[in-house]
This record gives sequence, structure tokens and C-alpha cells, in this order.
Amino acid sequence: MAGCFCITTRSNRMSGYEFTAIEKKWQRYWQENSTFHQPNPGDPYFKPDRPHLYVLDMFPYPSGAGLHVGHPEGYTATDIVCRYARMKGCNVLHPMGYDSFGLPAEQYAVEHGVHPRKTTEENIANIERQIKMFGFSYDWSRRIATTDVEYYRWTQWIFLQMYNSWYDEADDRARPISELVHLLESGEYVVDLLDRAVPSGTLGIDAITGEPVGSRMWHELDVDQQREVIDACRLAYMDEVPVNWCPALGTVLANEEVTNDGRSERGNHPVYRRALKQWMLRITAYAERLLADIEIVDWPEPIKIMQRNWIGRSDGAEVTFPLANNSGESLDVFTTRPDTLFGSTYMVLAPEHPLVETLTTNEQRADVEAYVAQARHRSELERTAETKDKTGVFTGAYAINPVNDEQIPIWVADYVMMGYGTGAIMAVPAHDERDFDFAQTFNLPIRPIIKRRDEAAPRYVGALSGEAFAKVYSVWQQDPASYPKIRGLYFGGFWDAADDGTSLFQPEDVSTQWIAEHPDVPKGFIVVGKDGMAALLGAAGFKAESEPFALCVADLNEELELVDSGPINGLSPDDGKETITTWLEDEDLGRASVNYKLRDWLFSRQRYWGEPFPILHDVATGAIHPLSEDDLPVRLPEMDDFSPEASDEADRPPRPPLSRAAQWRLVAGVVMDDGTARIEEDFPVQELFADGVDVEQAMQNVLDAGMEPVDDPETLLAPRTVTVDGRERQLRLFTRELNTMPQWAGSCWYYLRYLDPENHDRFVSPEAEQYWMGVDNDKAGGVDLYVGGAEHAVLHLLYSRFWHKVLFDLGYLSKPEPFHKLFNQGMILSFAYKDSRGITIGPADLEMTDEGGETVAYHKTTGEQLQKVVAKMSKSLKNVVKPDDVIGRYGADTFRLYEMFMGPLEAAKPWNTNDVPGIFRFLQRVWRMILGDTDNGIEPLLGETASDDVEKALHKLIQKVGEHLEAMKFNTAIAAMMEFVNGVFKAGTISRSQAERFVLLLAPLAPHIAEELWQQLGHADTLAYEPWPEYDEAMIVEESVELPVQVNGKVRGRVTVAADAAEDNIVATAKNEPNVADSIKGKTIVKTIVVPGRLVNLVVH
RNA sequence: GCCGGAGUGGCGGAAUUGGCAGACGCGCGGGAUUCAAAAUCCCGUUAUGGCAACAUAGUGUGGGUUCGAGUCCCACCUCCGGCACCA
Repeated sequence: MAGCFCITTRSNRMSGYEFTAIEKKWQRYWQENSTFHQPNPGDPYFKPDRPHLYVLDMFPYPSGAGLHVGHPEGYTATDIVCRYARMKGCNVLHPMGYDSFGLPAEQYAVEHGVHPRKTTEENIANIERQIKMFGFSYDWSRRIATTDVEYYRWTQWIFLQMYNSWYDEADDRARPISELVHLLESGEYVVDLLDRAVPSGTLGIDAITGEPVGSRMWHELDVDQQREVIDACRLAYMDEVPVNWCPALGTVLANEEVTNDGRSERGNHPVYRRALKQWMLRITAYAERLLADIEIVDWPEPIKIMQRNWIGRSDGAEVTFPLANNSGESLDVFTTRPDTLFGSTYMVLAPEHPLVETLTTNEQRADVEAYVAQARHRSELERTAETKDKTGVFTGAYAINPVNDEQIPIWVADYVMMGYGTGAIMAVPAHDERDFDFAQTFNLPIRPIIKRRDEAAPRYVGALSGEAFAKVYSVWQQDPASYPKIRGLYFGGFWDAADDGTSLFQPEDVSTQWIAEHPDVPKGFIVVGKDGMAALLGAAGFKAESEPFALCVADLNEELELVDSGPINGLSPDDGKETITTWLEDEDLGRASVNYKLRDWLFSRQRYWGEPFPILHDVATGAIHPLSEDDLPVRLPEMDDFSPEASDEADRPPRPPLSRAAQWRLVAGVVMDDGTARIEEDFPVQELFADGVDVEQAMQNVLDAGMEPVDDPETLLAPRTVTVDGRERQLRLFTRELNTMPQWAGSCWYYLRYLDPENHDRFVSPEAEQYWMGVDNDKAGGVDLYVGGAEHAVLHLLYSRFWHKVLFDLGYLSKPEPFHKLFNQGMILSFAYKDSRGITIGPADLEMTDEGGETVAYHKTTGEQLQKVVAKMSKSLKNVVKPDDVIGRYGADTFRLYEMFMGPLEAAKPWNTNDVPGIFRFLQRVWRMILGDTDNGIEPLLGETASDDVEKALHKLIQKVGEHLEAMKFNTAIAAMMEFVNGVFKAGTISRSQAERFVLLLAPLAPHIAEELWQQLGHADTLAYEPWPEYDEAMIVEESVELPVQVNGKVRGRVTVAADAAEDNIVATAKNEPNVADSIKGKTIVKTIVVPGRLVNLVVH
């Protein structure tokens, strides 16, 4: 490599700044002296009187590829903040760990036939070696990995807390499920017809039929029914839900793990919709609080917006539409626009809607069933591929619009989804684009009920064939004034508003030529009123041939009013919405309602490398029992074959890898009074089978049944008892839960475990949690600074907030939010070079030349000139930069400084290895400034004399570096230090005291060289806890300032005046400046602006 | 389509939030040192014109507000990120 030559030569000769030796030396020193160990309250050496700071990095996923240069960017930033905070006298908690469960490691392990534990350990070792090269000041004694048994036992414990909790809407918090049982037993809560537990005072409303329903008391239910009610309330529950099933990976995936085109994020395999019984977490119960508490955290606004959008609150109404068949049944719809009820001309049900089957008429049944079946089997890919075209079928049934008693047809279409609202909509094609498209496709009536206040009637679009359109358009263009006003043009969904009705904004775009060239684009005129089109055509000498249709999707505002809408005529849409909602409530036809896009979290995966659930399934009854906390952890069984059962078939039943762990799966145990299960380790499972049963065969039957109960348990199993807790209990045969938790589980709470990683009795002690996370006088609480990439904007950050709030509700945590301040570092990009075919050329084939100061890349062999692009680092683009190489050549301090110098931390910016030597030179210069370079005969600038200029510059620097570090503007802090060093070289001298203070300023950014210089300057101890230098305000103010003098806003000269000079004096001096005097000669000064300390501006005529 | 973010020299980026556009670094040019080279130190480096002083233009494009706009307002273009039939 060409670049190597000069570097090698340089480092051979340059023995002054020996970065490799220095960095090794200090990394060892910090480790041996536990320099960065931070004790907890109550620990020896803990200093209670100091302020505290918890600075957290998003922990890495230990992939086989190791770190890329993007990881250390955020880590370096937090390290600087931490080192600075220590020097400012803070107790700093700065831990690091590994998010080591999950698909990538497992997939790698499967592909290479190695156990994931082994690859994970190797990857962690490698990544930790890399992290340690940078000299970060982590407290390594707090290291955790989510795959550690001692860690995941508490992940399982938290799951149990969720399983054993329910969300009390009345109290707006999660409570132990035992309290719900009490409420039900006491009659304070009753069970409605949908098996939901509700306070006895409120009346449940049936979501589908809309009828008020009766309720049952707890004691009216049998034991199984009671269990079902309770299970349906839990925060962690099992449900049969439509899931993303990826047969190639053999697992279900969360929505977030599926790409836009319906493939798996990992591996790009096809994903299918399929109903499967899965573990779910009831995050939707927290939708409102997750939304509200965004307001109390200090996060970047774009991330807050993304979370708000993800939660997706919309306010509207639920409206009940009775069916027209006199059956007494009805349909509930959710709408955000109840003001448009009078414009509803049809209804649409999602294909999965339970009423589709019952209300479809016999004539339509075949069509509907075929459509529903087809919709069900369509994969995500197919669904998104044809987003534009609306499909659907008529059910044959009608509903009655409650506001005007009109009969409207009910359709089934897959543009309505079961998962949102009620799975049914009232369609208002005149004012909703999707409904409009659908109505157009199936020729359904379109009835506009909103118009602009300044127009006589609603707007319509008259659609014409291309030819007819062109004729009318050209006639109209010749004399617009004598025709009815055209409000705009319609080109297949593209609206072009007219400004005054006589001319269009961009008439050149709609030339007759354009019209001729685009025969397939539908075209129309936007006119006012139903007759507007006829009038226009008539005036142009044509006969009206097409039916007018309407679409008005203007924003709600006072410029609009409702028409043909009975009692709300003349109201604005906003007022109409309010009025009609009240009316609906009074008439018992509907009610105000809020909906969220957020769905419950699909929490199980059919994979090996994840946390096992602490759940047992009773083989005889199928009942689910949570494990007793005393039986945690549930360890992953050792398996030789841990691969998932991948398949090409979309409908194959999932068989999790854990189902093959026969020894591990079947356990004997008892059920305690509170419903938890305890395992009887010593009791052989075989003895639970009845006498005379072929045990081996019977066990196989149980195993084959998966987590379902076996047939005929009475003959298969023997009644055996054992005494536990002083009572004789029946021994049960259990099979363990075979699913595992998704990768996000471990990362949901790792920031809590760092606080108290060795605790064997609790996931975190209250003392540690309150000290580090319970920020005083702050509602939110949480980690003081959390730095990571924006790719976790919704998933990890939303899931963590959810878990945190659950644990907060249950009394385990002191504040409601996990991360108080969040900072997203920008992505580090890289240059790549492409040839004319768009193929990336790797660095080995590049030839860079300089052409008039401009660097141009050519292909080494073909000589073709290449195009430079900036892109994400990826193997396929051959533009990946590895930190190891850079550190090997220039050292960790240079690497750290370079990444911080590239630009603002939050900005995406391209890596450019050619810029690194500039930073390296700076550090060499610092070294030579203080110690010289004896090998090259360079004397240090360190001396006895303390230059006043240097002293002044140093005070300014202390102020500036402090401010910029606190604002995390590291690039400008470094630039300021470079300027200072340049200044010292000009002055030719720096005193020992000045050098020492400078070294302390440099220390957070380039800690190794700073420690070495500090030691060479005669200090025995680390500088990590040296007080940050102070600056003197008096040293910073200048006695005189140079002001630019502007004439009419243009700089014509500069004058130097005393800093406290009077305005009159400044102006007088300014006018005397020769060039300025020249510019104002013979002109009158009409205005004089003096900005103190900034500039003078003379306005002249 | 919707929601974010960003466009400044050959390059990465500064600009105290309305006050000297281009700090600092890279690259490039020149000089000192050296037998020579590397390294180092110093000077210059937005463009155009001029020996120079200086003049003119200039922060994606077009308009506006202002004594003064990279920064504020309106319209548009390009790139990056996220979401996407959410009723």
C-alpha cells in the first residue's frame, strides 16, 4: 500500500511521541489501579457529597464482524463527557456491556455449526478487545451480558411481574393481578360479556354489536372461566394473533423486523401473515402515558416526533350503524371525521371482520369467501406491491346511516385492517382519498358535504378523455375570463390549484403537447358545483358527457363549511365534529373515542438463542402456570442441534428448537395456592405416568403435543402427591414453554442492572436506583445522558420506556422514565467510487490524481474516471473502515480526536482516512511543545517565561473548551486547542503551569498522551481526578477591539478602538478611516448603527 | 404520498443564533532548514480583475423583510433518514 510507506518511515524516526507504548502503559495503569471504578452509595470509598452523573452508551450487539468506526463515535463522546465530569468533581457511572442474545449470532452459529454460546463468547472477547483499545473510562466491574444466566434470570423475573399484573384503567396504572382477584371477589369489579373485568359501576358496551351488555359476578363463573378472565387481563398474555411468519428463519417476527417489501430484516426471507398463538405484551395499555411522558424527557425533537407517530393517537368517534336486515345487529366504526357522517355512502369491513360471515347474503357468499380467503393468504410482499389498486367485494348487506336513516351498502376490502379501530369504516369518498379511489373503482356514489365558504357549492372534478380535455383546455385558454372559473386541474391524483380561477400556476406544464404525450393519465377540471362542469363544457361548445365527482381533502379550518348535513349545516368541520359527537352520545348512537396505531408487542420467537420463558404448561389440563420466583433462572438447555426448523412451506406448524430438548422440557411439579408452579427437581418424571402405561411411548406423545394438553390424561397419568409448604399437593406433569423471548427483551432494562450488577436478591437495589436514576426535582428521572444511533428511535426506546413504566407502577422504581437526556450521534459514512456501470471499485483498484487542486479517482487498470459517492459503510460497497488499522498506525488518541473533529456529533459525515494525519500532527506538536523531540534535535518550548499572550489565550481556551464540551461540540473544542498550540509556537514559549493546565484540558479528549505528559511534568498520580482548570474573567476581556466599518452594509475598513470607547468616539474614528472616508465623501449619512463590540454601519445616500 | 434532517471553497467543516462568510484541519502553492529527501518551522490559498491598495460577485434556486440575511419569512429544487391504505 502506498500510504504505508511514509507512515512507517515516520514512526521509525519519530521517537518523541511513542503512542503505542504510551497507550498500552496507561490502559494498564487504569486497569491495575481501578482508576474508573465507581462505588455505589454504601460501598467503601463512596463520596456522598459529590454530584452524580449516569452516562450510558447503547451497548453493542457482539457481531462476528466486530466494531466498525461508527461504534466508537458515540463511545468517545460519552467518554469525554465522563472524564470531564470527573475532573469537575462528579461521581460518574459509566458502564459497558453486551446485547448478546438474538438472531444474528444464532444465524451465524447455525450457518457455521458452532454453538451460539461459543460464538457469542468469542465475539464478546473480540469486541471487548477492540473497545479497550480506545482507552474508554468504563467501570468494567459493572460489565454485563444479556446472555449471562445471572442477567437473564432477572429478565425472566420481570416477565413474571408482567404476567402477574394487569392494567387498571380506573387507576391508570399496572397493579398485581392478585389485587384484581380481590376486586372481583368483593364485587367491586364484574365481568362483562366479552370476559373483561370492569368496575361494577360502569356498563360494558359490546364492541361489535354496540349493544349495552349485562355483566356477571365472579362467583357465577366456574374455575376455568375465572382463569380465562384473569388471563385476558394480564400484561403478558397468550393470544392467537395474525403474525409475521418467516418459514425460512422458522420463527415469527415483530412488525418492526419486517421490511417494507414484506421480507425479514435479517436475511431478506419472505414473510407471511398467519394466525398463531403467541405471547404478547400489553404495551397498548401504556399508549397514552408513553405519549404524554415524551413531554417530560429531554430528547431530540425528531425522535420525539417519531415516537408520537409510532404511537399514533387519533381522536374521533365510534359510531354505531344498525344493519338494514332487521336482525337487531349493528356495526361499529371508528372515524376521526364524524362531521362527514352525512357524506358516507357505503361501509367497508376488513376481510378478517367477524361479521363478514354472518351478514353476507347468499348471492354474494361465494365472491366474499373467495375474496377473504385470497386476502388472508396474501403475503406482505403481495399486499404492498399493489397498494394503488383498490380491491373488494360487495357483501349484499346494507347498513343504516344513523344520522339520516339512509341505507348504504356494506363492502369487504383489504384496505381496511382488522387491527385498527373496529376493523370497519364508514366511507366518505368525497373527502377521503382512499374511499374516493375505492368508490371510483366500483362506481359507488360520491357525495360532497364540505365546501369553501367563499364558493357557492362544493368543488367537483369533471373527468374527460385526453382528447376532450385538450380541446376544452385550449378553448378555455384563449379567453379564460368568459368561461366559468376553473379551480384547478386533476391529473390522476395530482391536484394543481388555480389561484384566481382564470389562470393556472404552471400553464406550461399542461401544454397540449403534454396532454398528447400522456394519454393514460386521467384528466379533469376542478370546478365549483355539480353544474360547473356542464357550464364549462357548454361554454366551450361541448356536450357534458361525464358524471362529475368530488374530492375535497382540504385541511380542517374556518374556511370550510358543511353542507347537506342536516343539523350541522353551515358549521366548520371542527365545530361540526364536536356538535355531531355530542348528538351521537345523546342519541346513544356513538361516543367520542381515541385510537392508537400502536399494537401489542409480539413477544415470542421460535428460536434457541433467547431467554426461555419462566412458564409451565400443565400436560393434563393445558393450563398455563408461571414459575415460582424461587425456581428462577430457567436455563437454556444444552443442545447439540439448536437450529430452527426452517422450511419453504408457509403453513407448516412452527416447531421451536427447544421442543427437541426432551430432558429439559418435561418436569414434575406442584401448583401453589397463588397459581404459581414449583418444580420438584428430584421427582423422576417417569413416575408420573400411570401403571401399565408404556412410559417411553407416552412421553413421546406428550412431547409431540408441543405445549398443547394430551388426549386422555386420566389414563395416561397417575395421581401422585407430595407435601410442599406443609400441605399435600398433587404432582403435575408440566412441559416448559418452548418459545424464547425476542432480542429486545434483554436491552429493555440493562441500564438498571448496571446500577447494581452483583445483586443476587433483586434486579436492582432501591438505594442504587434512587441514587443514580432518581434525578432530584425532576419528574422524569432516568439516565442523565444516553447516547446512541437514531436507528433505535422507536423500538428499543419505546420498549424500554414501557418496561420501565411497568416496574415503576409496581413500585420497584422511583421515576417513570428510563432515559432523561437522549443524544443521537450521526452515522459515519464513507466514500465509495463507482464506474459508469454503477459498480463499486474497491480501494485496491483506485488511482487518485490531483488535477488543479481537485482530487479525481480513476480505475487503476481501465483508466476510467470514477464517480465519488458518499454512502453507508458496507461490504458490498467496499468502503468499510476498521478502527484497528487506524489505531495501529496513529494510536487511539488520534482516532478519538479525529472522530470528534470530523464535524458535529449529531451530523452524518463521511470518514476520510486522508484527514487523520492532520490530527496526528497536532498531537505530535503538543508533545514537542512540552517535551521536544530529542531524536530530531527539536527543543521543547517549555520554559521559565510565562508569556502574557499565552496566559490570556489559555484563559480564553479554558472557558471555551469547558463550554464546548458541556454542549458536546467537540469539533470546535479541538479547533480551539489547535489554535492555542499554534499561538504557543508563535510566542515561542510556554511555562510549566501553562503546560499543565493545557494538558488537563486535553485529557478528556486524548487521555493517554495527556496522562504521559502529566507524568513527565512531574506528577505521580493519574490526572483523571485533577480539578478542571479555572479561568479568570479579567484575563478574557480585551482592552481594545477591532471593529469592521460598513458603508451601506459593505465592509470598507477596520478601526481599532478601546473596548469601552464611547459610541461617538467610535463613529468619529470610523469616519476618519481613509477607505471609509473615501466611500462617504460627498454623501449624507442618514443613519449610524453601532453594535458594541461588533461593528459600525454608516447608511449614506 | 406523509413526517423529519440537511444543502457554505478542491474536501471535512466554522460562524457567540440577525452583525467582518470560510475559524480549525485536509489538500494544494511558495519559502526556511538539509549534500539531498523525509520530517519540521514559516507564509499563502473562495472566484474574477489588478503588481498592489482595492473593486466586484459569492452560503442549492427564485422572491421578500431589514441599515445589515448562511442565519428570519414565502415558493421551489436536490440529497439523506423514518413511516406508509392507521379511517
